[in-house]
Parts: sequence; C-alpha cells; structure tokens
Amino acid sequence: MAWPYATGPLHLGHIGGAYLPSDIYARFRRSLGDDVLMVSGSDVHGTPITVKADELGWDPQEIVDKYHPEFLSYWRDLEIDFDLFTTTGTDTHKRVVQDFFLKLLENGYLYTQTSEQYFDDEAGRFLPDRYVEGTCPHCGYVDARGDQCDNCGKTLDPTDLIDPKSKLTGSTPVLRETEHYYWKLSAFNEPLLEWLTTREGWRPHVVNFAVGMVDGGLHDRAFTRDLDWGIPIPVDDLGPGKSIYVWWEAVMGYLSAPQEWAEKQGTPDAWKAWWEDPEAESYYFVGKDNIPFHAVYWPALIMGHGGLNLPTDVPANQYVTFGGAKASTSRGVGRPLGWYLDRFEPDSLRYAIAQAFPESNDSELTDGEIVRRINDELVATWGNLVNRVVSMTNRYFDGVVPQPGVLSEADDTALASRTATLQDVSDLLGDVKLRAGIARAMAGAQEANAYLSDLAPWTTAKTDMERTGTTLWVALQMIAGNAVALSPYLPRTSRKVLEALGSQVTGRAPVWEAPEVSSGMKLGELGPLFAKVEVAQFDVGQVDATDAEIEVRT
RNA sequence: GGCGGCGUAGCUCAGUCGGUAAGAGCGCUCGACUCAUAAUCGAGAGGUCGGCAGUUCAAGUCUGCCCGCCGCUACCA
Repeated sequence: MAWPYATGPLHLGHIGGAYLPSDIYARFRRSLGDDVLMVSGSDVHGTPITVKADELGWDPQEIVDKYHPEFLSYWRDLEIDFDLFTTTGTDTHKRVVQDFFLKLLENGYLYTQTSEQYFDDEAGRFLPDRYVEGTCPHCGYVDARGDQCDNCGKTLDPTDLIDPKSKLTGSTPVLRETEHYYWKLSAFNEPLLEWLTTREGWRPHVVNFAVGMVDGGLHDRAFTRDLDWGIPIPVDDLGPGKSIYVWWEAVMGYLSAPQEWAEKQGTPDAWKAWWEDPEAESYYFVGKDNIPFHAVYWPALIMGHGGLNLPTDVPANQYVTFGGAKASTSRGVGRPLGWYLDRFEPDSLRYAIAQAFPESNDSELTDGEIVRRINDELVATWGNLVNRVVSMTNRYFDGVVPQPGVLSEADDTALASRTATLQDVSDLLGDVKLRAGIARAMAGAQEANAYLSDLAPWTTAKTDMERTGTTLWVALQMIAGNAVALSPYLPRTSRKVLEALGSQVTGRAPVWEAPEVSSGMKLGELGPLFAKVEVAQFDVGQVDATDAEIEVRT
C-alpha cells in the first residue's frame, strides 16, 4: 500500500489506485483462509508537508495532526480494513529506519561524499534545486528553476544558472560544501535487472517501466538531506542537521508498520512471519507514479539489507481521471473523498470505483458515471435480484426457505453456474484482476435473473407450489453463492445477505465457498440492499455542472 | 525537451503468443414478462480498432512516420 502524504484530503484517485484494491485483495485472501496483514500509514516527512507548513506558517506536525485522523475516518467509512494504519512519525519507525541505515552501512552500501550546494544565508539553510531560480544558460529564460528550465525544457544543475536567486528570500545564495551519505545504488543494477526480468504475472507496464529505468543504469543517490524535519541519521560523523531522505525512509514503513503491529499485539516477533519466512507473499498496491519506489528502489534497499522478502507483486494501477485529467485535489480536478461519502452508501461507492479500476489503462470516472453504475448496474442487477427472490419467498412461503423437490436439468445448471461463478471470480482475484472479477460476479447475478425468467416462479405459484419452492430454493442458493463472490467488493451488504440467509459469518470474511441455505429456515429481515441514487440528492444541477466544470478546468 | 503511456461501438472499458465471422457492461430499438427499487429476460442495430506507409500467407495486435491526448520529470527516469 502506498503511504499517502498527510497534506490534504484524499480523492477517488487514491481510493481507486491503491486503497480499495488492496482491501479487496486482502478480504479475498482472508476468505481463502490465508493470514493477511494489511498495513500502511501517513507519510509525515514528505517535502509537500514542510512546503505546506511554510505556506500556512504552521508547524509540520500540525498538518499531520489535521489530516491523519481524517484518513482514519475514510477507512472506517469505506470499510477499508487495515490491520494498522500508522504514520512515519512513530518511535518504532524511527528505530527501524535507523537500524536499516546501520545495516546498509555495515554492508558497505553507504559512503560519504562532499558536494557544493547553494545555501541561503538569510534563511539559514541549504536550498533544494527547485528553490533556486535564475536565468537559463541555454535560452536566456529569466525564471528557470534549478532543476530544469520551463522555457526550453533543458535539465539543469542549479550551479548552471546565471544570476541565481533563492526562492525563499530572493537573496543571492552562496555555494557551500556539504557532506552527505550516498547510497551505492549502482551496485544493484545487475541484481535488479535479473530479478525484474524474471517476474511472472506482473503487469506489463510495471515491468517495462522498472526495467527501462534500471536498464539505463542507476546512479548512486544521496541518502541524506540537510533537514531538521525527518529522521536523523544514527551516526554523528557528519554533524547535526542530517536527515534520511524521506523517500528512502517512507518505504521502510512497510517494514516498521508490521513491527509496530506486532508490538501492539504483544507478540513482538510476529512480524517476522511476513518478512523473513520465504513463503510469505507481499503485495504493494500503488499508483503508477510510485512504481520506481516500489519496483526499483525499495527492492534495492531490501537487497542491500539482506534477509528480507522481496515484493511478490507490485500491481500498480494507472490513474483515475476526471474529464481526462488525473485527479488532484490541489489542482481542483475531482472532489475530495468526503463529498462522495456524504452522498453515497459505502458499498455503492466501492462498486462504482471497482468497476472503474484503472488496472491497465487510465480510467475515466465522473459523478454521472458513478450514479449510472450504481443505479443501472448494482441496484438493477444485484440489488433487485436479492429483493425479488426474498419477496417471493415471503409471499409464497411466509419467508421460510422451501423444501426443494426433484431437481430439473435447469436447476442443476443453475446450481453449477453458482460454483462456476465463485471459481472464476476466485481465479481473477488471484491474478489481481479485480475489475474483471467484479464484472464476473455481476454476470453471476445475471445468470440468476435469467434462471428466474426461465422458471417463472410467479407463474408456477398459481398451480404448482412444489415447483415454485424448488425454483426459489435454487435461487436462494445462487444468491448466497453470489454474495460470497461479491463479498471482497461489497463487504457490508454481502454480510447482510449471508446473515439473512442463515450463514454465520464468523471471521472477518466469509469462507470462499457457496454456503448451503437450509430448508425450513426463516429468512432474516432484508430490505433493499442499495438505495437508488436520485440526482436530486445532489445540489441542484451539481452532477452535470461539475462534469462540465472539470472539463473546462483542465 | 527527456522518460513513460494512451487513442477499439453513443458512453466506460476488455482484447493474452499476430490467425476461426472484432468483445462486455450501460445507453438505444424491438419483443417477452409482471415476482422485483419502471427493475428483469431475449433479440437487434451500431465499429474501415486515430491517420499513412511497411513487415507477413495473415495486424486492433509487430516496425517507422504523422496527428491528437495524458502522466512523470523525486537533488538526473
């Protein structure tokens, strides 16, 4: 799972790209009976946080304190079931990161080197490339940044700039020597390439991207920064004010979070089952912009550390787009998640997003599209199926599951389709094809609807109650099986259905098999599973207006 | 500019190693049904797979060029 910056509200892109896929996959594996540990947390040391803090005149910690709890509320509302959602600001994380640093040092993958960097005397600190502006030596553009010229596009070094100025204070920065730890990343070119090119079942765009990157030859990278905010290095030979670069430190959260979880459980060594047992599998659900860190840098760090499991898979998603542009709250594309949570039921929203997972391509998801998916697909096909069968059972059999008579060929076919659905969805989920999985589960519901059409229990009820009872019994079995198939995607309503049909869901997820709905059992109360979304529910004209508005804005 | 990627039915998307008549859902049309949240079921219409050229017995699928679009550019992807 990606670690979000605690800098602002999340939007559908975050949910569709990483958190919901992860939750669905985790629920599925739990249903299979596997032990699953799902962890993530807020990155509290990222540059965006200090930048935002500077802007607002706040302390970085205040930003974190504002957004981290908000994230937790999203997980609760959407039922994204983390075992632990922590932050990179914990003592455990600090300890793990510092130990990791020492391990790399001990293994010979860190060395010190001095370089010259611009220093702002007025602000009293070193300036990142982007904080230096000046005239481009290539095209003469006046507002070129230290890393790149926006006008001619050439990549620059801050020292190339003519007449450099600090973006912070406007003063002329001076070059100063600074010493840093460097990470011997170049040592991992071969092993990474070897590892990446032998991955099977990975999404092509992930492998291509990572291989392309490593193939070009990775250079050593600075491991530390001149910053007070962050995790200080655990050695003092460089003097004070040296922190570990946030990206290297953030990914180590995957190692620290399980340890924190284990400590809280009172079984401090329990994390090793996930990290040191070679049989353990690890899946990193991230957006495609995070591929370098999860498919290249983090594996390289793991290799450098030794004794830890490399990622089993990095099923990175592409982007959820709005009006063709990547969702980004800061740029005003898409809406904050809270807006949707106020207007949609969690399972309905999960459905709409899952049907648009950008697994192999960017996927467009507008408000109108969400409404359409909920009303015309989820409510019409699945919600309605459950509702019609339950109400017929109520009407003809007083809500008691009827006793089936002799099964016809159609009945057998229907029952077979139930297990086929479960099997197919299982195969797709196993391959992390989550979007195809939910589509297959919905096809199962359509098969049940078609079965009802063929057998027309409302007609046979006039003449042959045994036949009617058999049909409804079969339909109830199909519904129960389908509820299981949908349970990773729609946990709340699936549980409702299963419980109404007499299945006790004991663990965190139902067992992955078609449950038997017993004859003679009285059905539990079960109203409509999902409310149809009325557009009037939005602020007047909001849906269309927003779609248009977003397009204009991009 | 560099790097990565995208352009397939009205809409959102699938199309594995190039090979049976190009697929799904929704929408639309027609028909059936009336148990059900005007839901469901069946049938059908609709695509020169962005354009041009090439490789091949055969290309949505490979190569080149062009057009349009998007993302990343984190102290070098």
